[in-house]
Amino acid sequence: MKDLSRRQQSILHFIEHFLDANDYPPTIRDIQTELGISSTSVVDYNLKGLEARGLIRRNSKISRGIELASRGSSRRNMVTIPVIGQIAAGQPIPVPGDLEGSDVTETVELGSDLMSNSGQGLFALRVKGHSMVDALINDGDVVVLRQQETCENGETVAVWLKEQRETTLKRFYLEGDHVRLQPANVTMDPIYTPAENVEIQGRLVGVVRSID
Amino acid sequence: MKDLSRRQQSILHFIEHFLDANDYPPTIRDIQTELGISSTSVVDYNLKGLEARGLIRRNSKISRGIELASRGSSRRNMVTIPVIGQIAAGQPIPVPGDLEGSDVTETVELGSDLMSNSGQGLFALRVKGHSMVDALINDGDVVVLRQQETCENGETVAVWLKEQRETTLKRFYLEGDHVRLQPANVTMDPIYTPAENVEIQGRLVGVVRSID
DNA sequence: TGTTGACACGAACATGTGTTCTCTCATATG
DNA sequence: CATATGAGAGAACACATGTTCGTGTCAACA
Repeated sequence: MKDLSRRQQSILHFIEHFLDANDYPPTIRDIQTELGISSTSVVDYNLKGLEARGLIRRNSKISRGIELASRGSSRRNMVTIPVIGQIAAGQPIPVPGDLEGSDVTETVELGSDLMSNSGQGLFALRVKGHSMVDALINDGDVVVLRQQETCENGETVAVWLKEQRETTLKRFYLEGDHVRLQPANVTMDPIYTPAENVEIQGRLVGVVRSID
Repeated sequence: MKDLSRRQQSILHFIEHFLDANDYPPTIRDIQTELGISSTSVVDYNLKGLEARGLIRRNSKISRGIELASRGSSRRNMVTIPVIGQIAAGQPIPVPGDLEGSDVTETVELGSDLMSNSGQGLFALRVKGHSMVDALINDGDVVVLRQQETCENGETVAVWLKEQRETTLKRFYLEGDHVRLQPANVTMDPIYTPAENVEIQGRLVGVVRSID
């Protein structure tokens, strides 16, 4: 397949810039005037070429019906995760069900390349206090969790220790009728506790720390 | 200010859904037929209401010139940061200048609410090894840095210790002609070293940990 | 009862915008 | 040389789409 002509390249560039600036695609005439092309038909002609090699998609008859193949996907690839509360050592974890109509003011947005799935069932909590340094999590960090009540061995989960009335974030290993909770920090020792004592609140899928 | 009418709410919802599905905004008539509204002027009327309270932006005369305030910003507000290499204890830090034409295959995308500025001058490195657990950073984490050769006291910076031939990530305090490098982990002790021995590579602005 | 204002209708109207048709013009290609 | 082909110009056409205007409904209110 032949290379793109200079004109096709500049058209492609212009579309990208336009989309960055405007949130809606350009018209053929936008492209025409910006690039100093004499006729709309020329734009149409080159657009067809770009479409033929899959760089753009066009919805005929529809105004501004140009979609960038590269962009159309990458845009949607951002997941917005609500920060529904705090997580602290001596405090039960808020669960997503609680946020009935509560206005979640804060959200965290991540490219979906960081989150394995579409962001369904994910929620986030802001860490309060230094109780989770053993999981390499600092005061002020945001932890992203997937809501679930069970987990596989080796997964890091947020658990509520009933007896201690305490929340913690550790690797989970079921060993007989006891659970071993292993800190992420390799220099620290695990906790052993009866299985009935732990209540899994969610699985840790991410940590975001923003400084300043 | 009054609440949104049911019609305005449904219009807003429809615009959101349309944008999710299509990558270009809907026309007034798209909204009209989808919601079974009798006239375009009714849509226009309600759109004006939505615009008045800042929920959308409209570019008059321009077809499909509707932009969602919530969306329009959040889309652009994503910064894409290139992951240009690794950072490890015994290894100098790659600097952005090195990436001449090198194909950066990996990027990290964050909502700009996490990054104070536009993402200019930011780059990211994947952490190799456990040498930075004292900064609460784990093997495999991605650290986001701003390129700079100087810093204020108290900022966390990536420094190259010439004598030790070692990279580390610590809070920086200039004290006379010596530098105190303070681990983020409050339980650990600082390092003191002559000022000439430290070479600031960048300031830490974020950490992202993605688990599976 | 009359007035007012929010909301809605329907029908033009005026542009915006994609599409298409006919011509050039240069460059191969035989 | 004759012909094909790729790239572009210019204009017209047809439909897509934003805008506006006159009117109607209905509840709230003095």
